[in-house]
Amino acid sequence: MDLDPRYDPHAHEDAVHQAWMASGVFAPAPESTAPRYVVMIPPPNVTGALHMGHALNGTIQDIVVRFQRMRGRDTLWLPGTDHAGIATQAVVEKKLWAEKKQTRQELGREAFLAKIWEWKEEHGNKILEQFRRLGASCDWTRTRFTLEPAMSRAVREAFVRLWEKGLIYRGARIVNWDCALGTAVSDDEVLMKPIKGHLYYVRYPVEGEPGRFVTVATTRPETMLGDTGVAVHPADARYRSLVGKRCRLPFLERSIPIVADDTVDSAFGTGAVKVTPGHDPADYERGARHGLPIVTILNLDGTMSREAGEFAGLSREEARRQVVAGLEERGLLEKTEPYQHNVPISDRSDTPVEPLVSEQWFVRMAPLAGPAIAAVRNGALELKPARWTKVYVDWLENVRDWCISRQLWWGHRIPVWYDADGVPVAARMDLAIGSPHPTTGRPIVRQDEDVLDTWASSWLWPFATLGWPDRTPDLARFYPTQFLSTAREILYLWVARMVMAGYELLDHLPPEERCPFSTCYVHATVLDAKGRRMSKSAGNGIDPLDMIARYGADAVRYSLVLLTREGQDVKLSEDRFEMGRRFTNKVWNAARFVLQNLAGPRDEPGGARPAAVEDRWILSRLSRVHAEVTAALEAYSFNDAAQALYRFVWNDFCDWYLELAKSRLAAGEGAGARAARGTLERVLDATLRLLHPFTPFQSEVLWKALHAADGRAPARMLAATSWPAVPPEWIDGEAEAEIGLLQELVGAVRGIRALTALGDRAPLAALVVAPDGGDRRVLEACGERARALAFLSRLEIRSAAARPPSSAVGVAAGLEVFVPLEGSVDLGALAETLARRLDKLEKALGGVEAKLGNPGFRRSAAPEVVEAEETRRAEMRREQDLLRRNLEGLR
RNA sequence: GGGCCAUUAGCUCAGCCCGGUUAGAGCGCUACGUUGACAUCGUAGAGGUCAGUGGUUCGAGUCCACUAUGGCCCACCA
Repeated sequence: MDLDPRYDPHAHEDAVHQAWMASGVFAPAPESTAPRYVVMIPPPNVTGALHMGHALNGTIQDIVVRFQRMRGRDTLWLPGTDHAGIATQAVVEKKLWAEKKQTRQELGREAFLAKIWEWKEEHGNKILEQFRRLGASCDWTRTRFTLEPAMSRAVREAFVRLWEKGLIYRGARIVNWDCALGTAVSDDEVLMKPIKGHLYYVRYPVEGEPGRFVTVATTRPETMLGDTGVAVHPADARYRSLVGKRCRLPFLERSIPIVADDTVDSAFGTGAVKVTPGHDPADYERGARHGLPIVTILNLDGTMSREAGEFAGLSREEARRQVVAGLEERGLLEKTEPYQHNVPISDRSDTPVEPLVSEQWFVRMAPLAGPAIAAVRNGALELKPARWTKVYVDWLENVRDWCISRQLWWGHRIPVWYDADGVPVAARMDLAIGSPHPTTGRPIVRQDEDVLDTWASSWLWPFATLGWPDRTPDLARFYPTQFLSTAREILYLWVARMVMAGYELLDHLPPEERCPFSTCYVHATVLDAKGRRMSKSAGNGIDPLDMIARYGADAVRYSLVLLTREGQDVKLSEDRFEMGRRFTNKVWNAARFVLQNLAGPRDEPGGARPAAVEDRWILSRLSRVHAEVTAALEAYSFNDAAQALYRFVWNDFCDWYLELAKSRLAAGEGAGARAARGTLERVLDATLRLLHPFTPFQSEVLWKALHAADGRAPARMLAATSWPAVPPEWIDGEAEAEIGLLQELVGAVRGIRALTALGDRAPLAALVVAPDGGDRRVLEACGERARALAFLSRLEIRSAAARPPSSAVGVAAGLEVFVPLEGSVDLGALAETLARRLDKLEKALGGVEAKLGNPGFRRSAAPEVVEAEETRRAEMRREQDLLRRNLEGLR
């Protein structure tokens, strides 16, 4: 198989993907009894398109899954999508309006839902397709959707169980009302955004005391129409005489009490606060404490209600203007000052939410939180990075009840039916209209119109996808899972709730097997080059599919992993992907070189370890990198693993080993060439396997090419191949020391040559002299490698007798390296450089001397550390001496 | 108001858990070389008071405290 000199990912990715699909390697083996490794994909919204966060998360999961699969685990990565109630309904509603100028109400519930399903069938697979292009090795035959019938059964079962335990209740509570979408949203779907507004000081006349006022400060004067009280702090001397009295609400002329409440901050505004229980969460609680009535002054579409009297029907903004004008007219507006405050904004519609009281369904969360907290305390669940544990526990310890009803159509309809008296009952199976109510016996008249929050299905994801509530073989085999990788913003919305659901609902399992995953990895947030969050609305996103088109999926994956530290945000710009592209190209060419040189007799890969030092060296390095990558992947330190591989492939294998092998390969048929070929094959084989979790497409192509060239290995997919076994015994300190010496010598000689600016014009020679005076030892140590050395640097190694009269001196590994100064050398520049080096060296030497002269150091430091420092000092002194002599010679 | 994270080369970031080589990498820049695996690659170089202050220690980029700056998360200041 001929390989192009430049890696072209697009020439291969599709074919590799097809081959994977055809082979079924991603599905767990039917009869496997190996320990399992299961990952549930965080289901992306069906309406979504792959963004960088997905790409990063997908890459991380795929690395883990491929690694575990290669290690022989019974591996399942289950994919799927989330029906995303609000988002999806909004998309189809918008489309309906754009195309037919119809609203969903005009179309009717049934027909509208049919439209959404139609849309889902047509567009809902897009994002999973994009995950495939990234190389995600999911078992696509098990793809799930949160609104499919099997999930509905699970959702119902969960609902009814919680209902039966009394954990679900309906109540009039203050909720976040999204006026744009016409539904309640949960606290976790609301963001606080600072908005520049005003603080209005409004006078309320005190009843029975003409001319006396109590002044309250508010940012939302229109809500005064819903006021049912005024509160002051009980210890506030200014108002003590007013507590218990009443004042008169302007416009509506309602009589409202003045109460004392210690949540009031005397230092803010006037120290008196209007209480609007119907439209402010804090006031709702204050109102409840003092028995104040709730007045709702808004309709569900955000306009003022009948309760607003003369302002009824106005928009909120217009009502504010008119209320302020009215107050001014009556002389009740004391003053207005500019004020910046936080306004709750719906994350779903990006419009301000209106806190208002409405009837919703809630789940009591406190009883569910306990086991979820215990899970991280007893080690059943580990969050990575660990600092998220505190965030997670804090949320659970202060968890508030979850508003689970949504006034939408697209979602799991709430399985509650009512009789004519409005007595609700939850049921696993639909109750027909007219059938008897299970508890009251009266006929059922209707089902609840609302649907459940999307998260009320996704919190069941880790087990509902496996068939729960049925005790299916899949559930027994794959639950609980091992790894969950997720974005931090859904730690509460999703992760914590899944843990709660696992402990609450999987009661057929012993408690220690209920936690839905044992490791939760919170991945980095992807930011743009300026450190801002990537978002569609800001237009600063980088489309991963564009990057895949330009650089290839493997390059995108590798770049992401190289850039991402655990839990540390990553700033991304397009040019960052160049790194991955260059690396994949380097791997490609290294493999290409190996394949071009594999023809001819070679040592068996399974045979004895080669004798030549460079072979032993690269196998030693391979053994180290194998251990490093394996340990890093086990610890989910993806970046460490990727870095280690990068350095090994580039700096060890390509820069040194391939160069050292060239001279032996050029020699043709001898033992050296045979050993070199055997080692090349061995190292490439293992390297491709180590790379596979990171760069699955390319490694698969090269693996196939290697085995075609090799002719004796079975044609197996790399994705189905085992993690390489590289024994730790291959680590060879002697070989590493010797090649290390060679590297230093070559580096030093080249360095001197570069700084003398001799270039290639003058024939060069280097002389190496050992500290004991003889050059023989070094030449012997380099042995055959002298040729390689010459090849690498076009240098000759001469014996001591041939020492040139005028030469520049350097030191490498304690050895003197002389480069004869023949030809035209800029001696001034050379002297300058040497002086600078000497200066730097002497500074460092001073540090070492000080350290060794320090009695505390000798007392406390480990003996080997002291010894190493002493060696270092000796080397530095020697170098100092040489540099001085050099300088003298030049002057 | 509470909490978390970051601050190291022109840029993007490692190193800190477990204190002890002359603080590293990639990109960019300079010089030289190679261009028969690599529209490249290699080698060398320039470039850093490790945000600041104080402390612990024989010794601090690394541990502790505080400060500054930037970012994020929670929270009922109207």
